Amino acid sequence: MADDRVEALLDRLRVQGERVTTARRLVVEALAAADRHLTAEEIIDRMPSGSTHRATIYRTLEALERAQVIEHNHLGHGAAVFHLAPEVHQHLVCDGCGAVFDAPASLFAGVARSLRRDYGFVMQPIHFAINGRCRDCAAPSD
Amino acid sequence: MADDRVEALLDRLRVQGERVTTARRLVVEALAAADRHLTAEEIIDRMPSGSTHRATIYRTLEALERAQVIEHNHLGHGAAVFHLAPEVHQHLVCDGCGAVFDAPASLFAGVARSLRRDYGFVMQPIHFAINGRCRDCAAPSD
DNA sequence: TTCGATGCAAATAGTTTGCATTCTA
DNA sequence: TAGAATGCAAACTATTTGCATCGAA
Repeated sequence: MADDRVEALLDRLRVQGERVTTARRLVVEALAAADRHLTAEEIIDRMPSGSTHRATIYRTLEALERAQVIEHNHLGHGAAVFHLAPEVHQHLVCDGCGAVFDAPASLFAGVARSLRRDYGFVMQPIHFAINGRCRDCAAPSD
Repeated sequence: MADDRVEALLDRLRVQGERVTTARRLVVEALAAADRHLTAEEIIDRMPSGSTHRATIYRTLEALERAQVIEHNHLGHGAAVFHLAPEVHQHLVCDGCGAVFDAPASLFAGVARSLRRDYGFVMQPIHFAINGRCRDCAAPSD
């Protein structure tokens, strides 16, 4: 069950000497239960009402990221989105309809190699989205 | 001279029926004079003191982008950066020292092809930065 | 029991908006 | 001179910080 996954992730905190608190558990559970990436605001909305302060959510997200339990990305101009680690993938955001697609990070292997060879630049698992137009929005409107 | 470039860019406003105002001219001149991309704040700093209000700068940047005179990108968590169009290039940001490098957009031709073929996703000239570590920061510290 | 985590309040950065006024075309 | 652009004030979104209190280990 999903509980196992949550426990495994919380263990990452423990082995690093980080404390496992109610807030941290709730945030990880919210992300585990979500079928998509969530903004800090959306995570707050998923807490038992009034249980966790906004500032705490942000500090919790910071701690979870430090412990590599979660990751965050930027899909657009607004808030960052968070998801459980370690799904390394690239986000594709459609400028037309706003849909978000995931693509395997391996797609960038060639680029990563070129960047390293030509610029000495070591590319990280991708933090910002690639934007463009999805199949439907790219199709000529009829 | 650079003046020609500024005039050519302002013409793009004219042909689109957009007005050429003092604020718009000043912003384009500031970007033309800059040797790097500038944030809105940095552009404000380059205006003759007190000549242009912050809100006007933002609205001006919006208008200039609409007219394809400028473009903006996101290099990190902070403010967006603006530069004159149409230099289509990819930004590489070093997580170590924060340095920003430009790489030709052609680097992404292969990825763009794959995305289109496999996902029907038409990639746009890149709006968000790729992060990683530059040659110096990637080298093992001695 | 102790130090890290939390709650609260307040500040901050970056940007946007409503409305009266000014200026370009 | 009409409608778009500007200035100003104020709001807004996303996030961070200082400090007193609470709670996990």
